[in-house]
Amino acid sequence: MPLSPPDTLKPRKAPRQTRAAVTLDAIFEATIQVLLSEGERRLTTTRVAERAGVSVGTMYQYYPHKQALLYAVLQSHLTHISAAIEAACLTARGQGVTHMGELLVQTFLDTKIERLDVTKALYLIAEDLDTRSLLAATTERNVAAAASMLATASDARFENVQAVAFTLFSAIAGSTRIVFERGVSLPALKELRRELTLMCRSYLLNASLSAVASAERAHSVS
Amino acid sequence: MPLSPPDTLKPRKAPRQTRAAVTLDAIFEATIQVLLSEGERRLTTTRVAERAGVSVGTMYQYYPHKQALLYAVLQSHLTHISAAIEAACLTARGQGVTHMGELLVQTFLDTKIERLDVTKALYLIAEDLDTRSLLAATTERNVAAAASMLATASDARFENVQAVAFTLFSAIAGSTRIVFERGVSLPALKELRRELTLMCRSYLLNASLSAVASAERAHSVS
DNA sequence: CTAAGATATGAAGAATTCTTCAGTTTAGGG
DNA sequence: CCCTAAACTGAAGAATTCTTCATATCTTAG
Repeated sequence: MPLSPPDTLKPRKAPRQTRAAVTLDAIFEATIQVLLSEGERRLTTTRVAERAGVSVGTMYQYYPHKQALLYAVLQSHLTHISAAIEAACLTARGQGVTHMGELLVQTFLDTKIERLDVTKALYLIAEDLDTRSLLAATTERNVAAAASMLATASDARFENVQAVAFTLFSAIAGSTRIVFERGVSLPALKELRRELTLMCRSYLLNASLSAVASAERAHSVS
Repeated sequence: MPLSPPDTLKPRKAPRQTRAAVTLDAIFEATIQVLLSEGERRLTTTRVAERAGVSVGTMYQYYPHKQALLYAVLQSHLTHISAAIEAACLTARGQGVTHMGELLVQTFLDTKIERLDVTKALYLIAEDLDTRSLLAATTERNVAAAASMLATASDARFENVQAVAFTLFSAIAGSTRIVFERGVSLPALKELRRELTLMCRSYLLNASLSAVASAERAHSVS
Protein backbone atom coordinates (compact mmCIF):
# COMPACT_ATOMS: atom_id res chain seq x y z
CA MET A 1 0.00 0.00 0.00
CA PRO A 2 2.17 2.94 -1.15
CA LEU A 3 -0.36 5.47 0.27
CA SER A 4 -0.82 8.28 -2.20
CA PRO A 5 0.05 11.73 -0.81
CA PRO A 6 -2.67 14.20 0.10
CA ASP A 7 -3.53 16.48 -2.81
CA THR A 8 -1.41 19.37 -1.63
CA LEU A 9 1.69 17.21 -1.47
CA LYS A 10 1.39 15.40 -4.74
CA PRO A 11 4.18 15.73 -7.32
CA ARG A 12 3.40 17.86 -10.34
CA LYS A 13 4.55 15.27 -12.79
CA ALA A 14 6.73 12.21 -13.01
CA PRO A 15 9.99 12.19 -14.94
CA ARG A 16 9.66 10.73 -18.44
CA GLN A 17 13.20 10.72 -19.68
CA THR A 18 16.22 9.16 -18.09
CA ARG A 19 18.04 12.39 -17.46
CA ALA A 20 15.04 13.67 -15.53
CA ALA A 21 15.15 10.63 -13.28
CA VAL A 22 18.84 11.26 -12.73
CA THR A 23 18.14 14.87 -11.90
CA LEU A 24 15.48 13.90 -9.39
CA ASP A 25 17.86 11.47 -7.76
CA ALA A 26 20.39 14.22 -7.45
CA ILE A 27 17.79 16.46 -5.88
CA PHE A 28 16.81 13.80 -3.37
CA GLU A 29 20.41 13.20 -2.48
CA ALA A 30 21.11 16.91 -2.20
CA THR A 31 18.16 17.27 0.13
CA ILE A 32 19.71 14.74 2.46
CA GLN A 33 23.11 16.36 2.32
CA VAL A 34 21.82 19.85 2.95
CA LEU A 35 19.75 18.60 5.85
CA LEU A 36 22.80 16.99 7.39
CA SER A 37 25.16 19.87 6.89
CA GLU A 38 22.83 22.79 7.47
CA GLY A 39 19.90 21.51 9.49
CA GLU A 40 16.23 21.88 8.79
CA ARG A 41 16.17 25.61 9.36
CA ARG A 42 18.61 26.27 6.54
CA LEU A 43 17.17 23.75 4.16
CA THR A 44 16.01 25.93 1.28
CA THR A 45 14.99 25.08 -2.23
CA THR A 46 17.81 27.19 -3.59
CA ARG A 47 20.42 25.48 -1.48
CA VAL A 48 19.15 22.07 -2.47
CA ALA A 49 19.20 22.96 -6.13
CA GLU A 50 22.67 24.42 -5.88
CA ARG A 51 23.97 21.32 -4.14
CA ALA A 52 22.28 19.10 -6.73
CA GLY A 53 23.93 21.11 -9.48
CA VAL A 54 20.66 22.17 -11.07
CA SER A 55 18.56 25.29 -11.09
CA VAL A 56 15.79 25.97 -8.61
CA GLY A 57 13.21 25.95 -11.31
CA THR A 58 13.95 22.35 -12.04
CA MET A 59 12.71 21.21 -8.68
CA TYR A 60 9.53 23.19 -9.13
CA GLN A 61 8.82 21.30 -12.31
CA TYR A 62 8.33 18.16 -10.30
CA TYR A 63 7.03 19.39 -6.98
CA PRO A 64 4.75 22.32 -6.31
CA HIS A 65 6.69 23.36 -3.21
CA LYS A 66 9.32 22.34 -0.74
CA GLN A 67 6.93 20.38 1.43
CA ALA A 68 5.99 18.11 -1.41
CA LEU A 69 9.63 17.38 -2.08
CA LEU A 70 10.30 16.52 1.54
CA TYR A 71 7.26 14.33 1.64
CA ALA A 72 8.50 12.41 -1.38
CA VAL A 73 11.96 11.91 0.06
CA LEU A 74 10.59 10.69 3.35
CA GLN A 75 8.08 8.42 1.71
CA SER A 76 10.70 6.81 -0.45
CA HIS A 77 12.80 5.92 2.56
CA LEU A 78 9.92 4.66 4.66
CA THR A 79 8.63 2.50 1.85
CA HIS A 80 12.02 0.95 1.46
CA ILE A 81 12.14 0.00 5.11
CA SER A 82 8.62 -1.34 5.22
CA ALA A 83 9.30 -3.52 2.23
CA ALA A 84 12.34 -5.00 3.93
CA ILE A 85 10.38 -5.69 7.08
CA GLU A 86 7.52 -7.31 5.24
CA ALA A 87 9.90 -9.54 3.32
CA ALA A 88 11.68 -10.57 6.49
CA CYS A 89 8.45 -11.31 8.32
CA LEU A 90 7.39 -13.69 5.58
CA THR A 91 10.52 -15.78 6.01
CA ALA A 92 9.90 -16.42 9.69
CA ARG A 93 6.34 -17.70 9.70
CA GLY A 94 5.91 -20.71 11.90
CA GLN A 95 9.21 -20.19 13.71
CA GLY A 96 9.73 -19.50 17.40
CA VAL A 97 9.35 -16.07 18.91
CA THR A 98 13.02 -15.79 19.78
CA HIS A 99 13.89 -16.02 16.15
CA MET A 100 11.15 -13.59 15.22
CA GLY A 101 12.29 -10.96 17.67
CA GLU A 102 15.87 -11.27 16.59
CA LEU A 103 14.85 -10.99 12.97
CA LEU A 104 12.84 -7.85 13.53
CA VAL A 105 15.64 -6.11 15.34
CA GLN A 106 18.20 -7.25 12.82
CA THR A 107 16.16 -6.22 9.79
CA PHE A 108 15.19 -2.87 11.18
CA LEU A 109 18.71 -1.95 12.22
CA ASP A 110 20.29 -3.23 9.03
CA THR A 111 17.95 -1.24 6.87
CA LYS A 112 18.46 1.92 8.86
CA ILE A 113 22.21 1.58 8.80
CA GLU A 114 22.31 0.79 5.12
CA ARG A 115 21.67 4.47 4.48
CA LEU A 116 22.69 5.98 7.76
CA ASP A 117 22.89 9.48 6.33
CA VAL A 118 19.36 9.27 4.98
CA THR A 119 18.10 7.93 8.27
CA LYS A 120 19.67 10.70 10.28
CA ALA A 121 18.63 13.40 7.88
CA LEU A 122 15.02 12.31 7.83
CA TYR A 123 14.74 12.28 11.59
CA LEU A 124 15.11 16.02 11.22
CA ILE A 125 11.97 16.48 9.19
CA ALA A 126 9.86 13.59 10.40
CA GLU A 127 7.97 15.75 12.91
CA ASP A 128 6.50 18.04 10.39
CA LEU A 129 2.73 18.19 10.77
CA ASP A 130 2.32 17.39 7.10
CA THR A 131 4.07 14.06 7.49
CA ARG A 132 1.98 12.80 10.38
CA SER A 133 -0.35 10.67 8.32
CA LEU A 134 2.56 9.25 6.39
CA LEU A 135 4.28 8.16 9.57
CA ALA A 136 1.08 6.72 10.96
CA ALA A 137 0.39 4.72 7.82
CA THR A 138 3.92 3.36 7.80
CA THR A 139 3.67 2.27 11.40
CA GLU A 140 0.40 0.59 10.55
CA ARG A 141 2.03 -1.31 7.76
CA ASN A 142 4.99 -2.47 9.78
CA VAL A 143 2.85 -3.50 12.70
CA ALA A 144 0.56 -5.46 10.42
CA ALA A 145 3.50 -7.37 8.98
CA ALA A 146 4.86 -8.16 12.42
CA ALA A 147 1.48 -9.12 13.81
CA SER A 148 0.77 -11.45 10.94
CA MET A 149 4.10 -13.15 11.56
CA LEU A 150 3.68 -13.38 15.31
CA ALA A 151 0.29 -15.03 14.89
CA THR A 152 2.03 -18.04 13.38
CA ALA A 153 4.61 -18.49 16.13
CA SER A 154 5.23 -22.11 16.97
CA ASP A 155 5.88 -21.53 20.64
CA ALA A 156 3.54 -18.73 21.67
CA ARG A 157 -0.02 -17.49 21.40
CA PHE A 158 -1.05 -13.91 22.09
CA GLU A 159 -4.28 -12.50 23.37
CA ASN A 160 -3.79 -9.36 21.33
CA VAL A 161 -1.17 -9.80 18.63
CA GLN A 162 -1.79 -6.35 17.30
CA ALA A 163 -0.90 -4.75 20.60
CA VAL A 164 2.17 -6.91 21.05
CA ALA A 165 3.39 -6.16 17.55
CA PHE A 166 2.84 -2.48 18.07
CA THR A 167 4.72 -2.44 21.35
CA LEU A 168 7.56 -4.37 19.83
CA PHE A 169 7.80 -2.07 16.89
CA SER A 170 7.60 1.08 18.99
CA ALA A 171 10.33 -0.10 21.27
CA ILE A 172 12.62 -0.99 18.39
CA ALA A 173 11.98 2.12 16.32
CA GLY A 174 11.93 4.41 19.33
CA SER A 175 15.15 3.35 20.91
CA THR A 176 16.87 3.14 17.56
CA ARG A 177 15.99 6.72 16.97
CA ILE A 178 17.29 7.82 20.32
CA VAL A 179 20.59 6.06 19.75
CA PHE A 180 20.97 7.33 16.21
CA GLU A 181 20.27 10.88 17.16
CA ARG A 182 22.96 11.03 19.79
CA GLY A 183 25.43 9.79 17.21
CA VAL A 184 26.18 6.18 16.38
CA SER A 185 29.46 4.52 17.15
CA LEU A 186 30.18 0.93 16.29
CA PRO A 187 30.19 -0.25 19.91
CA ALA A 188 27.00 1.66 20.63
CA LEU A 189 25.41 -0.12 17.72
CA LYS A 190 26.46 -3.54 18.85
CA GLU A 191 25.16 -2.83 22.30
CA LEU A 192 21.87 -1.59 20.92
CA ARG A 193 21.45 -4.70 18.83
CA ARG A 194 22.32 -7.00 21.69
CA GLU A 195 20.11 -5.39 24.31
CA LEU A 196 17.24 -4.81 21.96
CA THR A 197 17.28 -8.44 20.92
CA LEU A 198 17.26 -9.53 24.50
CA MET A 199 14.45 -7.17 25.32
CA CYS A 200 12.28 -8.36 22.46
CA ARG A 201 12.84 -11.99 23.26
CA SER A 202 12.01 -11.51 26.93
CA TYR A 203 8.93 -9.53 26.10
CA LEU A 204 7.59 -11.98 23.56
CA LEU A 205 8.07 -14.95 25.82
CA ASN A 206 6.36 -13.18 28.68
CA ALA A 207 3.55 -11.77 26.63
CA SER A 208 2.63 -15.20 25.38
CA LEU A 209 -0.57 -16.60 26.89
CA SER A 210 1.11 -19.63 28.43
CA ALA A 211 3.44 -17.27 30.24
CA VAL A 212 0.67 -15.34 31.91
CA ALA A 213 -0.24 -18.23 34.17
CA SER A 214 3.29 -18.93 35.33
CA ALA A 215 3.96 -15.25 35.85
CA GLU A 216 0.91 -14.93 38.06
CA ARG A 217 1.97 -17.96 39.99
CA ALA A 218 5.41 -16.48 40.52
CA HIS A 219 3.91 -13.17 41.53
CA SER A 220 1.56 -14.60 44.15
CA VAL A 221 4.51 -16.37 45.78
CA SER A 222 6.37 -13.18 46.63
CA MET B 1 23.06 19.45 36.92
CA PRO B 2 21.01 22.07 35.06
CA LEU B 3 23.59 22.21 32.23
CA SER B 4 24.13 25.81 31.24
CA PRO B 5 23.32 26.56 27.61
CA PRO B 6 26.09 27.12 25.05
CA ASP B 7 27.02 30.80 24.81
CA THR B 8 24.94 31.49 21.73
CA LEU B 9 21.79 30.19 23.39
CA LYS B 10 22.11 31.92 26.73
CA PRO B 11 19.33 34.27 27.85
CA ARG B 12 20.19 37.95 27.78
CA LYS B 13 18.98 38.58 31.26
CA ALA B 14 16.77 37.12 33.94
CA PRO B 15 13.51 38.78 34.99
CA ARG B 16 13.81 40.89 38.16
CA GLN B 17 10.28 41.96 38.83
CA THR B 18 7.23 39.78 39.21
CA ARG B 19 5.49 41.09 36.16
CA ALA B 20 8.49 40.16 34.05
CA ALA B 21 8.30 36.60 35.31
CA VAL B 22 4.63 36.55 34.44
CA THR B 23 5.39 37.85 30.97
CA LEU B 24 8.01 35.21 30.43
CA ASP B 25 5.57 32.55 31.50
CA ALA B 26 3.07 33.85 28.99
CA ILE B 27 5.72 33.76 26.30
CA PHE B 28 6.61 30.18 27.12
CA GLU B 29 2.99 29.19 27.07
CA ALA B 30 2.39 31.02 23.82
CA THR B 31 5.32 29.23 22.26
CA ILE B 32 3.69 25.91 23.05
CA GLN B 33 0.32 27.00 21.73
CA VAL B 34 1.67 28.40 18.51
CA LEU B 35 3.69 25.26 17.95
CA LEU B 36 0.60 23.13 18.39
CA SER B 37 -1.71 25.21 16.26
CA GLU B 38 0.69 26.30 13.53
CA GLY B 39 3.56 23.86 13.50
CA GLU B 40 7.24 24.57 13.62
CA ARG B 41 7.36 26.19 10.21
CA ARG B 42 4.97 28.94 11.20
CA LEU B 43 6.39 29.48 14.66
CA THR B 44 7.62 33.07 14.47
CA THR B 45 8.66 35.47 17.14
CA THR B 46 5.90 37.84 16.09
CA ARG B 47 3.23 35.19 16.32
CA VAL B 48 4.45 34.08 19.72
CA ALA B 49 4.46 37.62 21.02
CA GLU B 50 1.02 38.29 19.64
CA ARG B 51 -0.37 35.16 21.23
CA ALA B 52 1.28 36.03 24.51
CA GLY B 53 -0.26 39.48 24.37
CA VAL B 54 3.04 41.32 24.44
CA SER B 55 5.20 43.06 21.89
CA VAL B 56 7.95 41.31 19.96
CA GLY B 57 10.56 43.48 21.52
CA THR B 58 9.75 42.08 24.92
CA MET B 59 10.92 38.64 23.99
CA TYR B 60 14.15 40.03 22.62
CA GLN B 61 14.85 41.60 25.98
CA TYR B 62 15.28 38.18 27.47
CA TYR B 63 16.54 36.08 24.59
CA PRO B 64 18.88 37.11 21.80
CA HIS B 65 16.91 35.15 19.21
CA LYS B 66 14.24 32.60 18.63
CA GLN B 67 16.57 29.65 19.06
CA ALA B 68 17.51 30.73 22.56
CA LEU B 69 13.85 30.95 23.50
CA LEU B 70 13.12 27.47 22.19
CA TYR B 71 16.13 26.12 23.99
CA ALA B 72 14.88 27.58 27.24
CA VAL B 73 11.39 26.18 26.82
CA LEU B 74 12.72 22.75 26.02
CA GLN B 75 15.21 22.80 28.84
CA SER B 76 12.59 23.74 31.36
CA HIS B 77 10.42 20.80 30.41
CA LEU B 78 13.26 18.29 30.31
CA THR B 79 14.54 19.42 33.66
CA HIS B 80 11.13 18.92 35.16
CA ILE B 81 10.96 15.36 33.89
CA SER B 82 14.46 14.47 34.99
CA ALA B 83 13.76 15.75 38.46
CA ALA B 84 10.68 13.56 38.71
CA ILE B 85 12.60 10.53 37.54
CA GLU B 86 15.44 11.13 39.94
CA ALA B 87 13.05 11.50 42.84
CA ALA B 88 11.21 8.34 41.93
CA CYS B 89 14.41 6.35 41.55
CA LEU B 90 15.45 7.28 45.05
CA THR B 91 12.27 5.81 46.53
CA ALA B 92 12.83 2.39 45.02
CA ARG B 93 16.36 1.60 46.11
CA GLY B 94 16.70 -1.93 47.39
CA GLN B 95 13.41 -3.07 45.92
CA GLY B 96 12.88 -5.74 43.27
CA VAL B 97 13.31 -5.08 39.58
CA THR B 98 9.63 -5.58 38.84
CA HIS B 99 8.78 -2.66 41.03
CA MET B 100 11.59 -0.62 39.56
CA GLY B 101 10.48 -1.16 36.01
CA GLU B 102 6.90 -0.36 36.83
CA LEU B 103 7.96 2.77 38.63
CA LEU B 104 10.04 4.03 35.73
CA VAL B 105 7.26 3.54 33.24
CA GLN B 106 4.70 5.05 35.56
CA THR B 107 6.77 8.10 36.41
CA PHE B 108 7.80 8.78 32.86
CA LEU B 109 4.29 8.51 31.49
CA ASP B 110 2.72 10.47 34.32
CA THR B 111 5.13 13.33 33.89
CA LYS B 112 4.65 13.44 30.15
CA ILE B 113 0.89 13.36 30.43
CA GLU B 114 0.81 15.99 33.13
CA ARG B 115 1.52 18.55 30.43
CA LEU B 116 0.50 16.70 27.35
CA ASP B 117 0.38 19.83 25.24
CA VAL B 118 3.91 20.76 26.19
CA THR B 119 5.12 17.27 25.49
CA LYS B 120 3.58 17.17 22.05
CA ALA B 121 4.70 20.65 21.15
CA LEU B 122 8.28 20.02 22.13
CA TYR B 123 8.53 16.88 20.07
CA LEU B 124 8.22 19.26 17.15
CA ILE B 125 11.39 21.14 17.94
CA ALA B 126 13.45 18.49 19.68
CA GLU B 127 15.32 17.57 16.51
CA ASP B 128 16.89 20.92 16.04
CA LEU B 129 20.64 20.61 15.73
CA ASP B 130 21.07 23.20 18.47
CA THR B 131 19.27 21.04 20.98
CA ARG B 132 21.29 17.92 20.42
CA SER B 133 23.61 18.39 23.36
CA LEU B 134 20.70 19.26 25.61
CA LEU B 135 18.91 16.05 24.72
CA ALA B 136 22.08 14.04 25.18
CA ALA B 137 22.76 15.53 28.59
CA THR B 138 19.22 14.85 29.71
CA THR B 139 19.40 11.25 28.60
CA GLU B 140 22.66 10.96 30.49
CA ARG B 141 21.03 12.27 33.61
CA ASN B 142 18.02 9.99 33.42
CA VAL B 143 20.11 6.94 32.68
CA ALA B 144 22.39 7.72 35.60
CA ALA B 145 19.43 7.89 37.95
CA ALA B 146 18.00 4.63 36.68
CA ALA B 147 21.36 2.87 36.76
CA SER B 148 22.03 3.96 40.27
CA MET B 149 18.68 2.55 41.32
CA LEU B 150 19.07 -0.71 39.42
CA ALA B 151 22.42 -1.33 41.07
CA THR B 152 20.64 -1.72 44.39
CA ALA B 153 18.04 -4.21 43.19
CA SER B 154 17.30 -6.93 45.72
CA ASP B 155 16.63 -9.62 43.17
CA ALA B 156 19.03 -8.96 40.32
CA ARG B 157 22.61 -8.11 39.48
CA PHE B 158 23.69 -6.72 36.15
CA GLU B 159 26.94 -7.05 34.29
CA ASN B 160 26.55 -3.61 32.81
CA VAL B 161 23.94 -1.56 34.67
CA GLN B 162 24.65 1.45 32.54
CA ALA B 163 23.75 -0.40 29.36
CA VAL B 164 20.64 -1.90 30.88
CA ALA B 165 19.47 1.43 32.18
CA PHE B 166 20.09 3.04 28.85
CA THR B 167 18.17 0.39 26.97
CA LEU B 168 15.31 0.63 29.40
CA PHE B 169 15.14 4.36 29.11
CA SER B 170 15.39 4.36 25.33
CA ALA B 171 12.60 1.86 25.01
CA ILE B 172 10.34 3.80 27.33
CA ALA B 173 11.06 7.22 25.91
CA GLY B 174 11.14 6.01 22.33
CA SER B 175 7.88 4.17 22.30
CA THR B 176 6.17 6.86 24.32
CA ARG B 177 7.13 9.32 21.68
CA ILE B 178 5.82 7.19 18.88
CA VAL B 179 2.50 6.74 20.64
CA PHE B 180 2.15 10.40 21.54
CA GLU B 181 2.93 11.57 18.06
CA ARG B 182 0.21 9.52 16.45
CA GLY B 183 -2.26 10.99 18.91
CA VAL B 184 -3.07 9.70 22.34
CA SER B 185 -6.40 8.21 23.26
CA LEU B 186 -7.15 6.96 26.72
CA PRO B 187 -7.24 3.27 25.70
CA ALA B 188 -4.02 3.69 23.72
CA LEU B 189 -2.44 5.09 26.85
CA LYS B 190 -3.58 2.27 29.07
CA GLU B 191 -2.28 -0.22 26.56
CA LEU B 192 1.04 1.55 26.33
CA ARG B 193 1.42 1.54 30.08
CA ARG B 194 0.49 -2.11 30.40
CA GLU B 195 2.69 -3.40 27.61
CA LEU B 196 5.61 -1.18 28.46
CA THR B 197 5.50 -2.32 32.06
CA LEU B 198 5.46 -5.92 30.97
CA MET B 199 8.31 -5.34 28.58
CA CYS B 200 10.49 -3.67 31.19
CA ARG B 201 9.84 -6.36 33.77
CA SER B 202 10.64 -9.14 31.32
CA TYR B 203 13.77 -7.41 30.16
CA LEU B 204 15.09 -6.69 33.62
CA LEU B 205 14.52 -10.22 34.84
CA ASN B 206 16.23 -11.65 31.80
CA ALA B 207 19.10 -9.22 31.79
CA SER B 208 19.98 -10.10 35.34
CA LEU B 209 23.11 -12.17 35.72
CA SER B 210 21.38 -15.12 37.35
CA ALA B 211 19.08 -15.27 34.34
CA VAL B 212 21.90 -15.61 31.87
CA ALA B 213 22.71 -19.12 32.99
CA SER B 214 19.15 -20.41 32.85
CA ALA B 215 18.59 -18.75 29.50
CA GLU B 216 21.63 -20.46 28.05
CA ARG B 217 20.47 -23.74 29.44
CA ALA B 218 17.07 -23.28 27.84
CA HIS B 219 18.69 -22.31 24.59
CA SER B 220 20.97 -25.33 24.36
CA VAL B 221 17.95 -27.59 24.78
CA SER B 222 16.14 -26.42 21.67
C1' DC C 1 16.79 15.03 -39.96
C1' DT C 2 13.15 17.41 -37.67
C1' DA C 3 9.27 18.69 -34.99
C1' DA C 4 7.07 18.19 -30.68
C1' DG C 5 7.35 17.26 -26.21
C1' DA C 6 10.33 17.10 -22.24
C1' DT C 7 13.64 19.27 -19.49
C1' DA C 8 16.34 22.94 -17.63
C1' DT C 9 17.44 27.88 -16.52
C1' DG C 10 17.73 31.77 -13.26
C1' DA C 11 16.47 36.62 -12.71
C1' DA C 12 13.14 38.88 -10.10
C1' DG C 13 8.80 40.02 -7.53
C1' DA C 14 6.09 38.79 -3.53
C1' DA C 15 5.98 37.38 0.89
C1' DT C 16 7.61 36.32 5.22
C1' DT C 17 10.62 36.62 9.05
C1' DC C 18 14.18 38.37 12.14
C1' DT C 19 15.91 41.73 15.04
C1' DT C 20 16.89 46.38 16.64
C1' DC C 21 16.43 50.56 19.33
C1' DA C 22 14.72 55.08 20.53
C1' DG C 23 11.19 56.22 23.19
C1' DT C 24 7.36 55.32 26.66
C1' DT C 25 5.41 53.26 30.74
C1' DT C 26 5.58 50.95 35.18
C1' DA C 27 7.26 49.24 39.79
C1' DG C 28 8.95 49.84 44.20
C1' DG C 29 12.64 51.47 47.51
C1' DG C 30 13.67 55.60 50.06
C1' DC D 1 5.62 61.26 46.44
C1' DC D 2 9.84 60.84 43.43
C1' DC D 3 13.38 58.82 41.10
C1' DT D 4 15.82 55.13 39.03
C1' DA D 5 16.03 50.78 37.18
C1' DA D 6 13.26 47.59 35.00
C1' DA D 7 9.97 46.49 31.67
C1' DC D 8 7.58 47.18 27.53
C1' DT D 9 6.44 48.98 22.82
C1' DG D 10 6.17 48.49 17.75
C1' DA D 11 7.50 50.67 13.42
C1' DA D 12 10.87 49.67 10.15
C1' DG D 13 15.19 48.12 7.82
C1' DA D 14 17.83 44.06 6.60
C1' DA D 15 17.88 39.58 5.29
C1' DT D 16 16.16 35.42 3.73
C1' DT D 17 13.14 32.47 1.31
C1' DC D 18 9.60 30.97 -1.90
C1' DT D 19 7.89 30.48 -6.32
C1' DT D 20 7.00 31.80 -11.07
C1' DC D 21 7.57 32.00 -15.97
C1' DA D 22 9.49 33.49 -20.32
C1' DT D 23 13.17 31.60 -22.59
C1' DA D 24 16.63 28.23 -24.00
C1' DT D 25 18.20 23.55 -24.65
C1' DC D 26 17.83 18.68 -25.14
C1' DT D 27 15.67 13.99 -26.53
C1' DT D 28 13.60 10.95 -29.41
C1' DA D 29 9.89 9.04 -32.29
C1' DG D 30 8.89 8.94 -36.95
